Amino acid sequence: MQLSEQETIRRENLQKLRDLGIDPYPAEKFEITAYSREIKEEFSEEGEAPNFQQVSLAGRLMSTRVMGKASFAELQDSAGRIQIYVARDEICPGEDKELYNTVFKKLLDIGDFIGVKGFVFRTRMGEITVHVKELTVLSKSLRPLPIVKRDEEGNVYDAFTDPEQRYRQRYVDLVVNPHVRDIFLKRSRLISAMRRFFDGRGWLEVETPILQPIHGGAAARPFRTHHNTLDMPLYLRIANELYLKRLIVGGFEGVYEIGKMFRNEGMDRTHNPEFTSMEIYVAYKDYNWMMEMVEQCLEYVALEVTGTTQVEYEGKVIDYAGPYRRLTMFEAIEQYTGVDISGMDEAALRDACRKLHVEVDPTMGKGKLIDEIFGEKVEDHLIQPTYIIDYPIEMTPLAKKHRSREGLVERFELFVNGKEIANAYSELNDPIDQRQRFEDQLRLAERGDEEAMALDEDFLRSLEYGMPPTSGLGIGIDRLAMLLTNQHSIQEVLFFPQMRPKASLHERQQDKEQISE
RNA sequence: GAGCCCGUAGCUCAGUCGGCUAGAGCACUUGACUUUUAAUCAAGGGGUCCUGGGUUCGAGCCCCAGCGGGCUCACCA
Repeated sequence: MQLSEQETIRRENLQKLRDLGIDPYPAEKFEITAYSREIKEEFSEEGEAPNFQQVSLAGRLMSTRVMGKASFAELQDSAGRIQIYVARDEICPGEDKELYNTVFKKLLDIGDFIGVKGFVFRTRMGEITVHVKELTVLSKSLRPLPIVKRDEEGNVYDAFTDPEQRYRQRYVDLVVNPHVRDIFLKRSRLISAMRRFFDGRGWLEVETPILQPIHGGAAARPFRTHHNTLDMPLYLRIANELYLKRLIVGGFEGVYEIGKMFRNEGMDRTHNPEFTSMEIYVAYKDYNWMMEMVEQCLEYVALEVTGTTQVEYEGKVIDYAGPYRRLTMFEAIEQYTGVDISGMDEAALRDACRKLHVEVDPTMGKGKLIDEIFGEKVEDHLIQPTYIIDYPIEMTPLAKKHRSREGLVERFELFVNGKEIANAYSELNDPIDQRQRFEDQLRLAERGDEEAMALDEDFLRSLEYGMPPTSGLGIGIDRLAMLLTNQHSIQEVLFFPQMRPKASLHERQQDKEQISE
C-alpha cells in the first residue's frame, strides 16, 4: 500500500516513541475523573479553593498551538472539547525535557489519544483550561483527520462534508462533526424513551425471528437466504406482526419489539434496505384506544428527545402534543378535492380519478384507486400530526372489518409532514375471515402481484385457538428520528447506511482473500 | 429504472478558449516563540486530476464507455 507523506511521518513518529521506551498502545487502564463538559459547566473560581484542583481526563488531541516552551491544545473526550495548557517545565520538572521537546512537540499528532492530569484554571483570554502536570500517550493515530476549524463568529472552515466519505467512514464523521454525534444521541434517546414509555405500562419487550420460512405481515419483496443444515430457503423478515400476534394468543397482554426489518426494494432519501421498526400489540384494546396511546407516547418521546413538543422540521413547527386531528379516508379526500367518493363503485372512482388528473392503470382495483387519489391529493397537506382512519378493506388483509361501516377496516395511519410514520389496526382475530383474506391475497399473487401476502397456515392455526380483541401498531423509527432531528435523509439517522462498494475497495479485499488462502 | 449535477493534495476548493513544471487555504516538515485560541512569523515538502479508451502537435479541461456519489422523478410502505 502506498502511504502518503503524512502517514509515513506518523509511522516514523510511532517508531520513535517506541525507541524512547514509550508504548504507543499501552495496555493498562487510564483513570478518568472528569469530562470536558462538566468542567466547562461547573468550574468556579469562587471561594478559597476553586474546584477541579485535581482532574484526570482522556481523549483525542484535536489541535495544538505551540509557542516555544508552552503550548495550548484541545482535547476531545466523549462529552466535547476542552483546552489544555502544556508547559515544558510543568510536565518536565527535572533536567530531562524530552517529554515536552520531543514527545509532545514532535511525536504527538492530531488524532492521538492522550491522558492528562492537572488542575483547571481560566486563562487571561477567559478560556477554561486544564493545566497539565502529567501527560500519557494512550493510542497513536496513523492517519491524518480532516481538520475542521471554527472562528470566533462560529464560521466553519474546511468542514468534512462529502456525504459519500461521511457515510463510508462514519467514524471520521463522528470524530470531526459534533452535530452528527448529536443526531445519533437523539436517536438513541428516542428509542430508550419509547421503551421506557411501554415498559412503564407493563408491556413486555420481546424478540421474534428475523429468519423466517414465510415472509408475512406486510407487502414487500424480501431478501432470500438459505440454511445449510436444514437445506431450506429462509427469508429476512419484512415484518414481525404475525409472530407478535402469536404471543398475544399465548397469553401476553402487551408485547412490543424494536428491531430491524429488511426489504429488497429501491433505496432513496427515505428508504434503506434495512430499517428499524417498532411494533406493539395490546390485548382487549381497539384502534381508538391506540390513537390516544400514540398521542401520549409521541408527546413523551418528543419531550425526552428535544425538550419540547414543538419541534422544528424543514422550517415548520410540528406540535406532537395530542390530541391529533382525525379524518376518515373519505373525509380527507372530500376535504382536499371537493369530491365525495364514499358511495362510488370502481367505475365511478375511475371517472373521479380522471377528473382529478390522477393517473391510474387498468389493473388497479377499488382500494388502490382510492389510495392513488389520497397519495396524490391529500398526503402532502398533512403537516401537523393527523390520523387518517377507516381504510378500504381490499388493501388491508390483517385488519378487522369496521364495526359499522361496510367495506372498510378499523385502521389508522398517522401522517406527519406529509409522510406516514405509523400504521395501526384493530387486529383481525376472526380466523375464518383471516383465511379468506389470505386467499384473496393468493389470487393477487397468481395475477402477478409480487408483493401479495403469503398464507401462513401456522398463524391461522394460532388464531383458531383464539386471540383476544387486540390493537396493534407499527412505527417507523428511522422516519421518526428524521422528524425529531430535522434531517432530510434516512442516511443521516443511520450510523452505517447501505452503500455500493467502491471498486477499488472491493478489489483490495479480493486481493487480501487471495493472500490469506 | 430515467433525467440533471459532481469526482483535482489528508480536508475544503480554484483551475480561463485545450497550451509553460497543475494552484490556494487548512493540515504536514524545519526553525523562532512560556496564557494562545481559525495563534503568529519564516522557509519547505506533498498529486493515479475517479478508471479505461479516443480526438489532438498537446487533455484536469473536448468525445465515448464504465465506476462511485448527490439531487429530482418514477417504483415501493
